[in-house]
Amino acid sequence: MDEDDRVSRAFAALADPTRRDIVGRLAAGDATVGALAEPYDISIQAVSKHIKVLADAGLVSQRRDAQRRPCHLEAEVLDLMTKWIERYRRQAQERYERLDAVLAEMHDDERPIHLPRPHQGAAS
Amino acid sequence: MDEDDRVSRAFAALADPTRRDIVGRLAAGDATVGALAEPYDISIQAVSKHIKVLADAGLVSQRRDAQRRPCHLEAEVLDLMTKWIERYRRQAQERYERLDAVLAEMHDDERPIHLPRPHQGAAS
DNA sequence: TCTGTTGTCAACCATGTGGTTGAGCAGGAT
DNA sequence: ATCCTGCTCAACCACATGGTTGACAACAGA
Repeated sequence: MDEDDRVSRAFAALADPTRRDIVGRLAAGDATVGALAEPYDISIQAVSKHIKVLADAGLVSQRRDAQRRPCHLEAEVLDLMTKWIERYRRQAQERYERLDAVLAEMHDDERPIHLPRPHQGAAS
Repeated sequence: MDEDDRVSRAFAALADPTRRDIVGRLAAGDATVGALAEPYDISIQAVSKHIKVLADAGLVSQRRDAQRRPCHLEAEVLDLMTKWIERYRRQAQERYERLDAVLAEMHDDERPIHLPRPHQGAAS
């Protein structure tokens, strides 16, 4: 499974509120499928499927303890996600600050807002 | 739209590789729908729909410039996402470190790995 | 006014997703 | 051996999603 796919699965996994809630509870400590299912009024099979999605995304691992399958939160993928997000957030932020500087520098020039913005050859 | 829903939409939006790529390119600067669509070999309508998803998630805004609809990356929601992730990642991390400390403290005691782990009353 | 450019809307299709119920497996407990 | 518990698998259903094509709205320029 390549990196991009892992990121996709991770974001898709956390797009569901029930799964986010499960992750939140697992952050406080490992728990069995049954214990995790208890607060929701959906079937235990549905919760099992949610956990499978989280596991396939690498966000959760399950060990074996007799009939029980305790779930454990794996934080690594969370790191992957923040790294992805922060990379672009920071880039946008920096660009914004640079723009601010440009605007400040030409504060007495009456150019309209349309800055050059050179983009790869298409359009216009 | 409530907060949880916004987070859901944001994660769902970034679960698609094409949309992540679009966000990545927008981080470098605003761009029109046509310019954004150019590298992909899907229809421009498909790209337009992707942008709509990003806009509904609050990740992108569009202004109007004649026929063109230049897209702009809105970084706030990215912040929301990292906050959500980091909260639980940190919590899991701390728990892990605490567990390490406990294990270190009882290094000459031969207790099995099954720590008490008090969880809300269900199961076992 | 007519034409070309840019983008959205609508309808449709295939596939994926979250839920259900029912069956069944693995492994204590009696 | 038998039963109960904890969980997963399989089949099914309704609906969402990503893609298509075709029509058309908005606007610049001839």
